[in-house]
Amino acid sequence: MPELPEVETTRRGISPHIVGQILTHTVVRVPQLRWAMPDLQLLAGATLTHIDRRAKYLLLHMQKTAESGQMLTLMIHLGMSGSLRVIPEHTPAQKHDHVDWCFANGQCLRLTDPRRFGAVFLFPSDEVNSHPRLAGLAPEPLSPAFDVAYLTCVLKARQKNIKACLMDNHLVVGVGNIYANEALFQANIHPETPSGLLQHTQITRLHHAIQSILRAAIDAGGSSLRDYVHADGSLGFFQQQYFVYGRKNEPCRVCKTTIISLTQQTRSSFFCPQCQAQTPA
DNA sequence: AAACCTCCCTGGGGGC
DNA sequence: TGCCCCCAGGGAGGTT
Repeated sequence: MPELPEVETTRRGISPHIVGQILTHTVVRVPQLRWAMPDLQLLAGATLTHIDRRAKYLLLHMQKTAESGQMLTLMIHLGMSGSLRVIPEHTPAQKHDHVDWCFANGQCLRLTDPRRFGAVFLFPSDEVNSHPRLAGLAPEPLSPAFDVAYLTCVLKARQKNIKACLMDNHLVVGVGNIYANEALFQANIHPETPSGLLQHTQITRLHHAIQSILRAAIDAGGSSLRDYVHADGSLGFFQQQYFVYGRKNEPCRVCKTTIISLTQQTRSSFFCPQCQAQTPA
């Protein structure tokens, strides 16, 4: 599913084709994804000035008219199966193609989402920083604010296991179930370790693992479910490189020990009991 | 406040 | 072969 690297890959993939273009009209084929669709006709005639990303949200900033300078932000979350592609206008829509944003250059940004966990928001751009979906989020994991001191501070203050901490958007953003499992493996940390018991060296390794895994996945063009598609339509390929995710009962790629799975906070965790030995109490 | 659970949705895969 | 059931996922919102 799209985690931070896939969203960033999408941002980079679509931007060159539509930034600077005037949006002529929008075609909406479903009344709602996760929530009711906002009135996207408000964007007719607006110019897409730039595209940002915050956590797993894409932020498309639109200037309503040159005279007024009024800015609107179209915010898109891809959920677990969403994808965005730039295609020629009038390309026939498939079953799960829910929204088209059509631009004056004949290109069309198409949102596809079979499982409909995605979401679309529209609001004045000056509300970005205070928007309820964005205001409480942790710092960007690849920004200077996300340093070892920050991670130490938030982990020491919590009472839950480290896997749950990595999945908590108030502490870390952009890391979903796949990369949480992979980061803990790379850092040799058992997923059930209480975050407050982590040693400084472990937190340092975890911090490095989170950043290096996200960077590697961005460099690789993002990983995916089977149905994830790049902005240009080619398939992602980083999923070939998983060390533990989805590998229950398979041998560890490092030590050959059998990978174990367990359920934490209703999510599947995978780990190597040898490489990620339980921290002594 | 923090931790934990439930729910939204659909396609794919396993079991029979 | 076909059908049914369960599972996967992010994160909002509720409960404890």
